[in-house]
Amino acid sequence: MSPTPSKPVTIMDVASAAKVSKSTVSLVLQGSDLIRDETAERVRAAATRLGYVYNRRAAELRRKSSKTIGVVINDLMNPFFAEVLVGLERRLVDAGFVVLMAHTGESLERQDNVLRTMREQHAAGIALCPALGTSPSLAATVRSWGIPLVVMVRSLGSGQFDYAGSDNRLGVRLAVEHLIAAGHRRIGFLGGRTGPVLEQRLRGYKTALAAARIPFDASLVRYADATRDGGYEAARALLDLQPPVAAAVSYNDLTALGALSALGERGLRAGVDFALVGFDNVLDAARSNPPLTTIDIRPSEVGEHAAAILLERIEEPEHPRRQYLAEPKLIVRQSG
Amino acid sequence: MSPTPSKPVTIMDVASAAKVSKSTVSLVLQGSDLIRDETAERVRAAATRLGYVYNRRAAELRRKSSKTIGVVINDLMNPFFAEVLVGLERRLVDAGFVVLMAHTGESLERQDNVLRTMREQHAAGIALCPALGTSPSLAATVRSWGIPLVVMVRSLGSGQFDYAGSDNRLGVRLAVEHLIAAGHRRIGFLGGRTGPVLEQRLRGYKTALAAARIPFDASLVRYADATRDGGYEAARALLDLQPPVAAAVSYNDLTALGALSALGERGLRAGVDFALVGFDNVLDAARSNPPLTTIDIRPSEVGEHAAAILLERIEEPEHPRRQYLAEPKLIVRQSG
DNA sequence: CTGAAAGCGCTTACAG
DNA sequence: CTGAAAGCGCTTACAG
Repeated sequence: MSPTPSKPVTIMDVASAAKVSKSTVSLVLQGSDLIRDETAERVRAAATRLGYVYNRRAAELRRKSSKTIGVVINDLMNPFFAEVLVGLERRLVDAGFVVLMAHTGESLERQDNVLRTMREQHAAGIALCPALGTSPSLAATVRSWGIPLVVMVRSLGSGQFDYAGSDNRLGVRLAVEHLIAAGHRRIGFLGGRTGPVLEQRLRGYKTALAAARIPFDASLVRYADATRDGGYEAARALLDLQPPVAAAVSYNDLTALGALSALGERGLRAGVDFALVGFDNVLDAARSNPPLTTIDIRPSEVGEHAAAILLERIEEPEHPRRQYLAEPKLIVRQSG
Repeated sequence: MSPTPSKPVTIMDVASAAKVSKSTVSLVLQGSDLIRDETAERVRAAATRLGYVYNRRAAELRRKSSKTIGVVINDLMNPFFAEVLVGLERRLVDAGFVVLMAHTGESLERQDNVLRTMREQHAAGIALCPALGTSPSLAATVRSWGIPLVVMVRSLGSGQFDYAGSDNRLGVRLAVEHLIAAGHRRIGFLGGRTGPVLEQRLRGYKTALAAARIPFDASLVRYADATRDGGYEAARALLDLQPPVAAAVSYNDLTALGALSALGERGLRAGVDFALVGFDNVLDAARSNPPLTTIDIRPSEVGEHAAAILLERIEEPEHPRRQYLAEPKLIVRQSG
């Protein structure tokens, strides 16, 4: 209505327009059934006529509550995290919350800052994908603030806190077993440089090897950034090895996609000259060239479960620790 | 300190601990130089000792200001938008703002809801990537709320509002000219189904064709969702044409990536059997199989400029309309 | 330089 | 069923 809302209308304005007290307006706005229908209707009419807009922050200040959830993501450039975020956001919005989103880009300093800001903003809860190198004590710190917390993807320390992630060890084990079943014995591991996820996936790799009585060969593990470039470099390094290696599991789909690029560059076809399996099953994996065999952990479900766990924690602060561990499933496509 | 902060400490507590009035505490917290150093120090010491945490929302209510920016993204599954978001968020956070993020997934209903919520949350500004099918009047509606707005990527209507995007027409023209220069005359257009971006890119396609006196052939335009799957389907349809087509521009990198998958499936090598050029230059494009020739519009810079424009609008509400149009650059890689 | 007072826009007992 | 009053945690003139 008003092109320049110079004087924002408050419940006081609505009250006088509807000839009731502001308490009555407040009650109507909250859908209370304490107010006679006729009165409520008059109030609502006045509100829309005046172009009233509810000031949620004022209400929250008074009520000492908050419908804001802080979400901190470490790497949105990785489609895996984007998918997690989408699942998380959807669930949170559906539950009537609003998402305060922050991206750390793996910067611990940024992470500290955004966490502090979320605290000042009175977040009702925080969902955190910790940046690499995050101190395990961070979770305890956030909890000491009195803010419900769910850690996502990268577990922090000894697992005393709510967590949503995947069974990384089992996942990679499935991947390696698949390769072994196809007759491979020299199997590379591509990408990843540090962090709990890498440790878990590497453990799965070693476990599967050991179960097949294949000796662990450290030169087959090519550490690299968990990016496309990292996967590309790792794959090139692996391909330079003698005797040649013809199979690898990848730290994640992103590095696998980079590896696919390296394979193509050398004229090698994944799935015929080289067997490659990824991890995550991001959307990209189904339409890569060639489509990627991978371990499916349904990324968006990880986000949805994180949201559900956080919401439950907000409801019942004293409930024992909850955890969601996505069950990994092998998806066989063309690459390996 | 306190494991369960039962009674949140306020400036009143700090004030009495430091034996000053709460006004003084407030001033110190704001870094005012009206307060003697010694006093300020005493206040700060008391604040940290008591574990005081600033309640920004209370301050904003009183001050009638807000450091919150609403960001609505239509499709985070497209890495292009993820990159835009990262650039935008970085810039906003650096300027001391906090990001209220919402994902619409192209749902107009969700978009209406989140916009309304952001208004109730008193957002200081809104950055909007409109969902497909958004009414051009939406921008005017948001502005009528008195909230600064910047539209991103998909322009809305006649361009009366602040906008950050790219020169889509020129971009595709460059792509098509590149293909024509390589000797191609039958050039497909892959993916996209509707929306302003498609219109602009299609216009660039037709312009380039016309300039080279190549008649427009509607059967070479394969509409499809702007996803990997869409690109895959579009490419298959194009490849089924007779006489065969050996070149195409793609609606965006995402559809191009899907097309690469379709090509591979038929044993065709992009860059030798078929020339393909994408649009956006997302991170993926540099490490696809093969690396994608594309039109670079530096996605994260689009986000950064959107943030800058919005911040400027917040500073100077009456300033004439601002616009950022990324200048497209052809990046020649292996695919075409 | 610092304090007392009013007020941001709401909610919530408490009366009636 | 509805109104008057207090208060959420801050900031900001206004005195002194």
